[in-house]
Amino acid sequence: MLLSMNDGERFRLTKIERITGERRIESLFTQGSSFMAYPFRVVWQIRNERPAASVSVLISIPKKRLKRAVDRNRMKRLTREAYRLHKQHLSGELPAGEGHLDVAFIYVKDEPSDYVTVEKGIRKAIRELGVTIQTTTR
RNA sequence: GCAGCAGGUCGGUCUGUCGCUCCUUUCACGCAAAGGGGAGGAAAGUCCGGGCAACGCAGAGCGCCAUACUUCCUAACGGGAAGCUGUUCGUGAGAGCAGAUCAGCGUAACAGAAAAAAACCGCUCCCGCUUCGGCAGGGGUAAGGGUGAAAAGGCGGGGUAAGAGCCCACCGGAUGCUGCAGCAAUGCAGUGUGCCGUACGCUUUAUGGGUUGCAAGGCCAUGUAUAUCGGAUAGGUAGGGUUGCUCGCCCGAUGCCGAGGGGUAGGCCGCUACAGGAGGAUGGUGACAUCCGUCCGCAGAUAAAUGACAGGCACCCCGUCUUGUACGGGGUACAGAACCCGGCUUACAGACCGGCUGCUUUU
RNA sequence: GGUACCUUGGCCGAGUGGUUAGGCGUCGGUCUGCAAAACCGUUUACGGCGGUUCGAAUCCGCCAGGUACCU
Repeated sequence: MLLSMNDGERFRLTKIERITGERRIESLFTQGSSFMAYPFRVVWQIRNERPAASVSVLISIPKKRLKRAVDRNRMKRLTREAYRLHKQHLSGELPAGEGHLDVAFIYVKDEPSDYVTVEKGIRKAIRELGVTIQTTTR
């Protein structure tokens, strides 16, 4: 997996690929579709305007489920790391040229998990998201 | 050696690969490259105190909140240091709590005669009656009346009709004066006053407190309100402002016409360099202060960076045996900055430092 | 990030230092052929840990959980 470095698609994840702004988040949660990929709930939406990145992501760890800031920070970092290492599978599924994808990963477990669990959840989520987009866009 | 008391310090580290964010430099200006910085002792709770910012502020009275032994430290504090007195706990090292007040007021369930004032039972005197057992009336008492968390300082003597600090000796406390020690709280000595229950609250005295908090507040572009100003309209009225109230003071109407340009979402500033840290010297019992031809530059994110994976080292625990510089397995806390500081409180695996106490052993 | 407040049985809710009201509900009984209604009885509480006090749901600290506002 480490040898895909040289084809231009590196495992990076910068600020541009994150969803910011109240209106955009509001639109995602009110009009987007969702499914479960334990320990995550995935919310996604295809938008018509085209910002810098083709896929934007939002990771949410609810304070209601994890009381301590340390746990929330760690789960967010693990989730981000897993997404960073697997996101190129998702951009391959996207129909080129038209619109872009907003995705939110919401942690729904009541206690922190280890990296293996998070990675499994993210891989499952990305696989399922790819299949769903393929079927809806045709 | 074991158990403990109070205080202080630290709280993993190295390598590789892949990342995140900020700053600087370079360039072919981008999702680039290079170099450098990147969580804590509590960053936490938001319990105090300040800085900073905006708004407010003629004056007077009342109210509200906080603090309360002494001296000192400090920018300030409800914090800290050193000490004083009492009390509770502990064998002890020590720890917790309390400590303005001359005067006044309230409360103290149940029990108990009574919760501080009197009354009641009882004791006792006088007078009258008497069936000589007592009874009625008028006084004097607080020694006894065993309950309670708490009962009118304790004990002995004198005194008396009976009694009582009513008087006296001794003891315990309170308080005034004098002397000595101390900056002081206070201590010691002498002397005067018979002044003598406890707890809590109200009250009172002194000191401090304007309100709101960086989501404060300012700017930009987009955009356009019942802010505000002027005109006509009329009564200094309704009402509003003035920290919670009162006085006082100030402003002052819907609707119409014209001018005018607020907030939300977005971006930028505020935003990280100062009561700064390390080291040394001097002064001080100490908190701390002063000084330096000294060294360091030490997070600034904004749907919110400071991470992930792999391997080693260090420390601890368990197991195995070939008892070792072995092998295998497991563990390494509490916890994540959001304007910044000083404290307090709470959470915390483990390690270290010197001091003190009790018990025990040896000499 | 900041500010204000709340916590009493299964639920609602009173209680300003002296044995925690009341209502709804649960369960049992009376009544009834059986049930409902009615009546009688019964069960279950002061968020946790300390302190002050003779005595704390109440007063004072610390902690936990929850709510609202700046939005």
